[in-house]
Amino acid sequence: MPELPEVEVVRSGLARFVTGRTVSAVEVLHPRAIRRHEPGPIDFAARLVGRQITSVSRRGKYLWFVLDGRDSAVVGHLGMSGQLLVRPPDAPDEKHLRIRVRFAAGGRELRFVDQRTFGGMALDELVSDGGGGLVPSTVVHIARDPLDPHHRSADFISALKSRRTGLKRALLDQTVVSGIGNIYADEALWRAQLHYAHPADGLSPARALELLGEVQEVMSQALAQGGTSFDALYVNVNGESGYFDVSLNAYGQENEPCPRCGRLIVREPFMNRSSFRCPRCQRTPRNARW
DNA sequence: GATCGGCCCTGCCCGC
DNA sequence: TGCGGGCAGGGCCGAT
Repeated sequence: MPELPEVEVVRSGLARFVTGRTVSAVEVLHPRAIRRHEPGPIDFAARLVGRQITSVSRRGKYLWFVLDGRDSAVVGHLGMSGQLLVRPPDAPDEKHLRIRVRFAAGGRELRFVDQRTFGGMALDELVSDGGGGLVPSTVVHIARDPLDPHHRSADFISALKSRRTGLKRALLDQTVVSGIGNIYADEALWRAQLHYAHPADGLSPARALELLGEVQEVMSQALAQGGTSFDALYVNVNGESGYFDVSLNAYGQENEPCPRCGRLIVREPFMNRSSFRCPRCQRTPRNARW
């Protein structure tokens, strides 16, 4: 389940491999992988061949390959199970290989592998991000992520203040802050000792800042360790898993003692998925917003 | 406009 | 052994 630290690990690995390379062939093996590219797979391939990749950028869980001319980019999202792999051309195809990209100089190829097909790629135009940079038009509504050097804590605090919902819903809302998924939301809330249903607009600026600090810390730690890995679905461009799961405190720890107080971590249904919390450290607020 | 719930999709796991 | 149902979850879209 790739989240921001995992996507950043993938982005940096890809940047080293694809920057300066020219696309020579594109093969779309599953149409759903490019469903957001409305003109379809033939158009997708035709418009990529011959283009040079000049850089690889990221915002939240979206990453994109900037093409020569700096007017367009290939936007990718890993979804729940996507992998962007750099493979020798003679390596056997992965079972869930969806897109293959070959380069003019030959050598290793780029493969988009995705078991559950929640991820995908699309060609998109680059537009101003309002701060002197360029982002794909489909990403412009996404807030800056907590690891972005231009991320402003004041924006995060005011975004929380404007939401009439619970804290976790707000954290998962990519227009409030991007890059946070279920895992890091639970971990950051555990660290900040906040219940997921605490009203987002009821958090003081100081507590909001504290929560943001916990988000940044847990993500930085995961990034330093190569990202979180729960199964073989998340891997870097070389197919290697991260190791951060050994240090998770709440997520996936149902019936395990809370590392802080010893009470057993509980799992509760939340937004058609699960939330993990310590019932003592993260007490249910009276004015909870579920 | 803001918020919320349903859906997409596949593989694994568990119970019957 | 085999089948069916539940679960995992990011983002989009329609309903409220």
